[in-house]
Amino acid sequence: MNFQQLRYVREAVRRNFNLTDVAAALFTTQPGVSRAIKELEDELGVEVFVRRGKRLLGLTEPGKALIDVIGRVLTDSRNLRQIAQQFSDSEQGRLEIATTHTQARYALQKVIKQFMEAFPRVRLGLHQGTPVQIAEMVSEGRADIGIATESLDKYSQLCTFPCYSWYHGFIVPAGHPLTRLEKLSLDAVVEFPIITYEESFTGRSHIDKAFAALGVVPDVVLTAIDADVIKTYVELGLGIGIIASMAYDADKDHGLRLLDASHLFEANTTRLAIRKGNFLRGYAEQFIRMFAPRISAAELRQALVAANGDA
Amino acid sequence: MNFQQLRYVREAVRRNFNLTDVAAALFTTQPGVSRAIKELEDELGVEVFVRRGKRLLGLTEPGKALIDVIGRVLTDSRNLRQIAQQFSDSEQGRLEIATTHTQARYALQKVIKQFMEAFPRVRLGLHQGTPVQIAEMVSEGRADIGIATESLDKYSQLCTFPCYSWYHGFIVPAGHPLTRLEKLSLDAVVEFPIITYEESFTGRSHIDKAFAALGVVPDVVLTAIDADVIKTYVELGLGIGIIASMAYDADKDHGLRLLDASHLFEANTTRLAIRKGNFLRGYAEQFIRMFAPRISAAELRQALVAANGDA
DNA sequence: TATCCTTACGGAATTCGTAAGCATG
DNA sequence: CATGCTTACGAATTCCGTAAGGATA
Repeated sequence: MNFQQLRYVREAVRRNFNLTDVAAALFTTQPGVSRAIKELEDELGVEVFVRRGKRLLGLTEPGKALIDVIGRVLTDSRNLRQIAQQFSDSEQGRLEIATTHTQARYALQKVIKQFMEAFPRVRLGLHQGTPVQIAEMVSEGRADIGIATESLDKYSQLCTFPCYSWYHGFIVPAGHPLTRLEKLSLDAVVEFPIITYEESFTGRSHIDKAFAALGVVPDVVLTAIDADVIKTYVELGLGIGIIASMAYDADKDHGLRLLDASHLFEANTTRLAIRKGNFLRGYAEQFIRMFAPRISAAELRQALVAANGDA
Repeated sequence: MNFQQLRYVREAVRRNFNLTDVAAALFTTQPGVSRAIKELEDELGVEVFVRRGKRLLGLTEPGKALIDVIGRVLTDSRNLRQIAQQFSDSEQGRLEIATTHTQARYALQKVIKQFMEAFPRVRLGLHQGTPVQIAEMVSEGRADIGIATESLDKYSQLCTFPCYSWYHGFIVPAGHPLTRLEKLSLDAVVEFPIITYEESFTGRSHIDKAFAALGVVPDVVLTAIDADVIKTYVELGLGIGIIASMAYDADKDHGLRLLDASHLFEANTTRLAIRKGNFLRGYAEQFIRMFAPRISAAELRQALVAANGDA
């Protein structure tokens, strides 16, 4: 039994049991993967994969029993490397952050600048994706830290922490009739075409919920992943925008006005996710501390020790 | 990084950093061990062991941080084999039980007979030792199950369950003056020389505690590890014995009488220990069920999933 | 001086890539 | 007939044991 064999098995599960893909993903050849897996099965005395003819279709019962432990072994082998690096040069390494456009562009700006100044020898990777992709990246160990407002708490392998709360706001062209209202109401805004985030992005669920609760159907004419796109079309006069209020910059967004909507939509809580059982480099803990000081070191450690359940 | 290297490191810690011993224990040569460890250190970029000149003295700071994770990796690799075997032939394998003489000779008799009939193709290993040795055997994975009355709950890596309670009794030659007493008291027995278990064996602590509470000092003239030895000397008239009452057999021990002492000494609880994070073969669970039906399957599973803390 | 670790060397075993073969949808 | 796994072969690498060397208590 060796780590390579285990790595191939894990990757096969991830790549839908296509060994050609596995080989490509791990920079090796397909026959090598095929053989290594067979050797492991021989040594263990059980078939790990269900085969029909020459294709792999899924995990056998023993395979299902083994796969979680295999995952833990591989996580730990990675942890060993991380721990060692932490001692050999605690200020050098990589930090992979998976997040959404909104967080990357607005919430993380300051922290990332600060972090890069504090740890100039750490290479930062900023990976954008949907909240679901972010959760998967962290689950699979491709990212160390995930940051998003949605979806993260649906993965049992992840440990999530609330970081900060924020509200949506309406964004309208300067001089728009809504700017003359004392206090915004949903009834007033449904008169206008609306431009906002795509589903499952940046608190979109709270927006839908608020309208649904009132029984009104907003006329969402355009959706986008990021506030920049939304602002562009609001500026063109195609509708009024609903965006995270932090995405409005009074200096840069001359032609636009932000209208408070904190009384209309539920607060959104942006969460940070790490994988249970993953060792975090010292600078990764520092990053978390910079971004969300309210997460205590003790909380963090506890989450990391917690094993992923199996068998 | 490979399993062999990790195995050498773990064994080095266990064998007090003597690589010659490590090589002997793992059936290989000392230069091989030396090299493998150095290769691992090279790959990780940190020294795992503190060296003075050419001797290893202990773990470095990084070494201390790594050692628990290394242990978990090795435990899991063993688990993988066990899980696979469980499927390839669920009725064949080995079961190593570490226990004391008393348990092996009296309490386990019936269960072991029953187990061997139920699982004829499982090889049983019965390892005797002191309670401390038993705890260590289970901690190190050399035994699957440990059974003893003392010491087991002092090891954080172990998970222990109460199995059954029992009392000490006095054992005297037939016709001894004490047999004429209605009810035994400690005051009465201190008049006689006493033969009983060695310290830290078979509830000896409770015996000492009872005498100490009364402020009397018993005249312990002989101590032994097992009841058979104690009975032998009681029969020779060298004193009265205190043994676990289950060790008295009215049929075989003709010349001896057992006197109830359940009102004099605290009850003893025999416990069963397994290592946290260790996969148990199906028949091992069955053994536990036979020996201590009151331990629920759920309790057992939960203990096994619980990880050993690190970092 | 005995113990214990390191270095050097060479044979054995393992690993891994290329090329060809064969089953399946 | 394209996709995807297996088998066969050979080169490169890794592994591991023996023998000799050097440091320490």
